[in-house]
Amino acid sequence: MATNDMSPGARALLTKLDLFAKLDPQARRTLAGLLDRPQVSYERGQDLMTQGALRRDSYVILTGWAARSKTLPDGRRQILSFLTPGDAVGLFGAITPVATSSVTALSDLTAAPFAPTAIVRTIARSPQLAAALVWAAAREQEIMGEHLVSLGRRSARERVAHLFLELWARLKVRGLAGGDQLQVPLTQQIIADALGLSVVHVNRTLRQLAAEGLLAVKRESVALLDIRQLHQVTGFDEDYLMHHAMPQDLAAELARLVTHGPG
Amino acid sequence: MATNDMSPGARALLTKLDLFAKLDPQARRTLAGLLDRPQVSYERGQDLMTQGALRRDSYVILTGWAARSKTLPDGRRQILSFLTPGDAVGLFGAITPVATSSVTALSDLTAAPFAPTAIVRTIARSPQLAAALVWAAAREQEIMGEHLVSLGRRSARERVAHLFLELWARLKVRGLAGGDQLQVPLTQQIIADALGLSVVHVNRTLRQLAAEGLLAVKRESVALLDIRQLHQVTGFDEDYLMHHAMPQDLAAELARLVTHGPG
DNA sequence: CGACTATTTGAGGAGTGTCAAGAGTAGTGG
DNA sequence: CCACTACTCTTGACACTCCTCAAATAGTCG
Repeated sequence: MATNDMSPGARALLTKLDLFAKLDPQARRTLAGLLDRPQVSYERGQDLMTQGALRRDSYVILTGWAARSKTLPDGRRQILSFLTPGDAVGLFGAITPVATSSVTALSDLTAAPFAPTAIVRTIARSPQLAAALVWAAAREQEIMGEHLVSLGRRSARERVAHLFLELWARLKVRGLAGGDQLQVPLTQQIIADALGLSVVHVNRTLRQLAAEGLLAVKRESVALLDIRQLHQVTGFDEDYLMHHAMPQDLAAELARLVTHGPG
Repeated sequence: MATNDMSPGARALLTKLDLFAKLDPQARRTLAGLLDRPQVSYERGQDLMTQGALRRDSYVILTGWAARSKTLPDGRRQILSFLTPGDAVGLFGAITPVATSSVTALSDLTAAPFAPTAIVRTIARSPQLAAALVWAAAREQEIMGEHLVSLGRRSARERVAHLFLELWARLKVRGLAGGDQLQVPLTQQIIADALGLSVVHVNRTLRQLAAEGLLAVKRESVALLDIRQLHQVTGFDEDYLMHHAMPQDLAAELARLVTHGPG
């Protein structure tokens, strides 16, 4: 099955999973079967999923950004992760009946819906796709781990610099950012909620980094002016983003399964 | 296959996965085949896995505690998660050749080793086990998400109280803690590294909570003296620990797969 | 233009970190 | 059984990062 026969949702997910492995026809067929429903649109600020509410559909994001967040009873909010095109919303949604976090559109966005329980069928039908989904889960865990380091052990200055370097690296590898420029629909309040800081302090930190010539923040876009020094400020090392293909031994194991069947 | 025919590693993992679903014979056979190597021992302080080093075996922890952590170039350390019996070390280890975090024994411990690539074969052979592994991954993500909330938005006092309530809930559901007492091999330095605080401040916070009669900290053990008030301090809600079985619809989907095959 | 929303700046304070030193608490070896 | 060593834990004094409150400025969109 050629890429252009697939739905937009399948293509978006495929683009991401291709970072990890070139999916075989069986995997592509399974993927296409999963994502065969018409796409949906959300406006900025709307929830694709609400903390405490019953789960509905899962999605693959096609265009736009979203944030997964948890809110405490007194209103304090922590953003757990940013979701960009190709990322899944509620991939493991079938497992808990009630959502433990919210997913909110940060910009107008479009997404491809799918049934949460479909993930099991998907895993059973294509070992290669199963491995790719495990990879995607592992990658999310890596990113959350690096965020834990930021929140626990990095200064405000380091957190801000690290966030932009991460977003830049994530967008670049999927062709969504070029040069030192990136389009990000993030307000300072959103950055604050992601980094565990107050809006006021985020503002001061951004202005300080700008004054030092490290970056320039414009409305909904950021320019990284001195990437070398930004790396030094944070000790940024993009290994955790897992922008590389499957290791040899895993590929060999998979090939054996595909050839001889799972038995 | 009866439980007592299995290796200790398979039994430990099974005990954990049973929180989610009663595994069928096919799943149990697959699990037993995965964990058929002799167990290994580590002393307190030793690494089961070292950040920056090539990956070796993966493990299921049988007895004792471990911590997964990342260390910055200047020595600052952040603990990402605590691992207790039944938890897996490097479950997704086959996917990245180099370890992005360390796993260190917090007490003397024993573990059952397995080949990292075996996870793929496991997924292909038993859809039920695959679903259980996805559940385990989703649960880890939930716990990390709650830790992000702690580090980003909770005060020292709230973080400490929340940590002990979490550990207590996790141990109790596996029968490793009774009453209001829990055995934890945690020094104040380790608690500090987990909560993103300094040792000094952890000490002050613990003493304050003790002075208020909320908990009593003894050498390697903690007593939660006023659980109701501890819940109030933190707004603790254990839903995120996913101590419940598989939802109906997912169970139905799985049953269909097991009966009619993945085709 | 008017109503919002987002950004920016100032002043003062609370929460945590750092540095330093003393007191417990094992474990080790003579 | 007692010194000796190495961790831990505890406490005090002080500094600093970051937060809160408040208000002005700048964008954005109907």
